[in-house]
Formats: sequence, C-alpha cells, structure tokens
Amino acid sequence: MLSKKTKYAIVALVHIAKRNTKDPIIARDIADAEKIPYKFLESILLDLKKAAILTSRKGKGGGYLLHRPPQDISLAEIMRLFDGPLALLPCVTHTYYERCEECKDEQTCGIRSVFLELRNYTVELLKGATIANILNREFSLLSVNSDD
Amino acid sequence: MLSKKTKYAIVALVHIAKRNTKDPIIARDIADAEKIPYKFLESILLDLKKAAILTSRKGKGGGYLLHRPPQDISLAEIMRLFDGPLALLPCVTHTYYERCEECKDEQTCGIRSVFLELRNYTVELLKGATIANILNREFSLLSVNSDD
DNA sequence: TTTAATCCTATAGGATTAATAGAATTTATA
DNA sequence: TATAAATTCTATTAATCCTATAGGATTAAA
Repeated sequence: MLSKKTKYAIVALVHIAKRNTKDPIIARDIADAEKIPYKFLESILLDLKKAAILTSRKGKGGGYLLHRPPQDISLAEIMRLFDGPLALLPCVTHTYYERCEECKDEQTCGIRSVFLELRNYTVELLKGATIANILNREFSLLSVNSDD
Repeated sequence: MLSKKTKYAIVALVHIAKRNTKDPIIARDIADAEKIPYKFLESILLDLKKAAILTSRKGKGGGYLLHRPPQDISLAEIMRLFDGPLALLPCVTHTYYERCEECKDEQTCGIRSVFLELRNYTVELLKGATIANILNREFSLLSVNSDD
C-alpha cells in the first residue's frame, strides 16, 4: 500500500494542477479541500519543494505553485520520493540495488525473474502516469460516465 | 518492498518444492540452507500451515511438506497472506476494499484509474507466478546461461 | 524413556508512520 | 513601519509494524 504521505502528495499535486490560475495556492486551502491534516501536509509540500516539483512564495499572498509542467511530474517520481524504490525486491532495483544474501545465483533466480518482470511493467506504467495524464484520465472517465 | 517474512516464505517454499523426495523436511534444514533465522522461519512455516499451503508431521522423523501441488501455490496468495492486499490503494482492492475519505467520485478518479490498472496487471502476473512456474523459470534461465 | 520435531504464547527492541506543536522567517500591504 | 499572512524549521509524540528471540508445551518415533 502507498503511505499516506505519498497519497496526500499525489492528491495535493492533482489539486494544484486542476485550478486554471497561475496564482499560488496556500497549504490551508489544499488541506481543507482534500481533508488532509494541515501540519502533515505542510511537511509534504516542503519535501515536494526540495525535490523541485513545487515552488513557493513566502509571506502574504504567497503559497505553492507547480515548478514544472504537469506532464513532467510522474507518479514514479513522487512514489520514489516518499516510499523509496518501486521494485519489491532490492535485487531488481536500479538505483537502490542490493544483493540478496541467501541468493546463490542471481542470473538464474526464478523468484527474481518474476519481480523483475513486475518491476519493469510498474516503472513503465508509473512513468507514464504524470499529473497531466491523471487529469486526462479524469476527463475520459467523466465523458464515459455522463453517457447515461 | 516485500517484507522479510514474505520473502522467506517464498524462498522456503521454493526450497521445499525443489527436492525430489516425499519425505518431510525440517525447519532447521531450510533455515541453514537458506540462511533464515530459525525461530523466525518456524513462525512463518506455522502460518503457511494454517493457510493450508504446507502440511506437517510432528515428532521424530517429522517436518514439513507441501500440502498442494506447486502449480497451485501462487505468489499472489503468499504475498496476500503476509503483506496484505496486492493493490497500492484500498479503493482498488477486491477483498480489502475501503473507500478513500477525501474522494469525491470514485468512478471518475484519475488516481484510482492508474492504480486499478497497475493492480490488475500485478494480480494477473502474481497469480501465474506459482511455485511450479518459478522452478520452470529457473530451468529456462539455466539453459540460457549455459550457452557460453 | 529418550529424542526430535512441531506448536504455542509472549515479548522485546527498533524502525517507520502519521501527526502535532511552536517558534522563526519572510513578504505584501495598509 | 506595523501588521497580518504565509512558508520554513525544529522537535516531539503516539501508535503501529517489523524482525527476531525465548521458553516451554505437545506430539510421535525408536
């Protein structure tokens, strides 16, 4: 399961991207609208800023803004930022690679082979799942559901 | 990431299935061969027994045996047993379904749509990844790697 | 009766998660 | 220049989960 932190981060980013204004939005408004604990959200937004996904303006009239276009922010990046590697085994990650102690031969390990396959698909899907892509999905789902 | 418990469970089951004998194997031997802490492994094997994946014989000459053919034991089942649902959001699981508090409309939620897609693929892959399938994968990888 | 195995209960330490509190800093604007 | 409004920083807490261990009860074969 995703951690709440990751889930809140995604929800917050989608919320920010959905507005059609270039004015900054304050943490309080996101927290209220999406029912995210305010102080918890604050720390999440800070992390997103450190990762150069958001930018911010301090003081009165300040708030948060996307630092990049929505099509350049993917769930893969957000999930890695808060929950670490997408892979389910350390021996199939690229950036966090670690050998399994008990493993006799990684090249012929059947368990690894399964989780490598799963990882490759997952990374591909989640790299494509950008904030822009999520908004597109909502648009598509909306028109499908309004058919009745 | 998989918990150690799940990883050890998979490793242990593959170990048991690999032997070509119908004699039971004792926890100690699995622990030694696969470098799994003995007492920890014991509790894992117990859980696998409760789930009717293993069967056991007590007393001298006892030990553990597969309770079903290896093609009827999937990673999906093992992972669910120890780590819970395969899905990354509670709103896309079948058996553990829970609505997201903040969600306005599940049917048109773009975030959910991504994780539903991911879940469906994951479940399909992991249901196919039986212990028998893992052994087949090892056999295939072995012959590929012996080419040189 | 001894030995060897599973089975059961309890618990400890550590890490992680989710959240809260409070103060410092920055900035717009009245 | 004072004030209000916002981010930023530091610290702490409570709860839960993860990993592992200990010790004894039970069962069964030899």
